[in-house]
Amino acid sequence: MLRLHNTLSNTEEEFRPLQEGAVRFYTCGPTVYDYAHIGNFRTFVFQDLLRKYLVYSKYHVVHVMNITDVDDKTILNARKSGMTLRDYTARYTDAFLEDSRKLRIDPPDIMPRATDHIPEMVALIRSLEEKGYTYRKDGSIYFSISRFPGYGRLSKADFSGAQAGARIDSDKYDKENARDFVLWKARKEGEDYWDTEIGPGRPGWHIECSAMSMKYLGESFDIHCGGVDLIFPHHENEIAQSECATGMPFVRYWVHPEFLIVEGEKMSKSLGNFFTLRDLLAQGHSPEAIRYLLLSVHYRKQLNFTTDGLRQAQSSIQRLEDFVLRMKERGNDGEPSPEFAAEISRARKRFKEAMDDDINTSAALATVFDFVRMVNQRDTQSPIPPNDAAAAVEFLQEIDGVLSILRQQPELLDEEIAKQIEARQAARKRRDFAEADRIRAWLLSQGIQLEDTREGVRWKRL
RNA sequence: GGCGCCGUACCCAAGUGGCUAAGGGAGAGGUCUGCAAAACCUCGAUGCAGCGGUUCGAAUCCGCUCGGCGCCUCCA
Repeated sequence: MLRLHNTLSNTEEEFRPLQEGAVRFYTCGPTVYDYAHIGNFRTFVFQDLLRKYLVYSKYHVVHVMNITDVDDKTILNARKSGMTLRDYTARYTDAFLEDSRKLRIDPPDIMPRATDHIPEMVALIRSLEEKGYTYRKDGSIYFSISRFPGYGRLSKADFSGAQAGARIDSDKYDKENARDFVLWKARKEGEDYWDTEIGPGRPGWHIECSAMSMKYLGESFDIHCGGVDLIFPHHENEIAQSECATGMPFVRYWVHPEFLIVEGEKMSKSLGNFFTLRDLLAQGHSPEAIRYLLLSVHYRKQLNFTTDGLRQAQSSIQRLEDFVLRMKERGNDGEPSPEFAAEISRARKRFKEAMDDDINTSAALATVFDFVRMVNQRDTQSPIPPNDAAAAVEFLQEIDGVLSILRQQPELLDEEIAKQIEARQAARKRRDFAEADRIRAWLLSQGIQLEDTREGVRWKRL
């Protein structure tokens, strides 16, 4: 059974969904004001992994991820680029989906955009107004945290004394309490706005997640995921809004992946260590290596993202790919021997145990490498027969359905490449090694590495 | 100032009270090979930042010290 660390209780809990066999899963998606950076993708890769593991564990999963397409930054950037908000955010939404695809992140089942759900947000705000949780000031509507006793439960902060001791915060929104947050922002000159029954303006950031998650997943749902930085204030505020509006517990399990740092320092544009996925791919790193590095460290631990780490990740993946390649050569017929099938069951069990333990990816990867070494050892003693080899490949692919780190190598070579390999073999046969070496070097320059083995020549793409 | 995380071999990284401290990368040795590379196998910390303490027993619990990082404001 899966155990997950729940931020609400600050402990690991057994995961039991509200409805047996089904998981209602919400993840905070990107604000589409620019290309997503590698830190964003740590969180998104983790969420994808969690989702895939839930599916692997036979749950029916409904995954909702929002797109925040209206906020200060999107409005500002759209205006700077002379585009409409809609066109501008559509461009970066597409870019985000394309980047996600490269990292083998599955698209969510439902991907609602904030601007498509203004009526739902307005309804939620009205309901909060009717229940007396809000106040208005200059056309904006604020949520008063002092009226929600549970405020601070998620972030473990005590706000009960905040009012008395709070400095009068004379910021632009004129809140009663410094921690109060805006549900609806009054229309400002030159900014996008919506004419609604609660007045002209635009939604605050927090309300969109409450409105959209509850619309698609119900007033109570199972898992809500987002980076640690969202615990406060974003998720704290979501709980306040949602629970005050519905009187129901909002989310059962809050799961928060830690931050990523780059080369030992916080990623920031001023330090010059700020990378988008596109930057890294342009530098020649493979998406698989990036994904591997992102998920090789437990999600609740800070991850130090380095070029050396990427290099190591690439080598680690290579080991697994070489294994699959070698086993595939053995052919594919028949059922595995009972003994080998038992080895696979054992490996699968160990993999699940690691993943069940709060998604312990480091330990899970270790079980995969253990399996590979075990098979290789046997293979060294006496060659693995085709039936067992095929089962081994199938098992690795099963695991990769969760991890998604193995490249799908094209099975076929270009004709030209195939010809050259043959030509080299011929040259070797007539002991024209100069020619053979020339061809080998040429192939390498084409990204094809040859391995001369007892069984013959093998190629692989680098 | 308040809250929190981390420090395990050359590098990355599991393990959080009890068998020989996972796994990967790099390195060394071996197998194979025309050579080379690749691949595969083998090896690798008597010790877990330091110092004290609790315990029959600690990397794992407690205290102190040193070092690194994060959050408390927009942020994945």
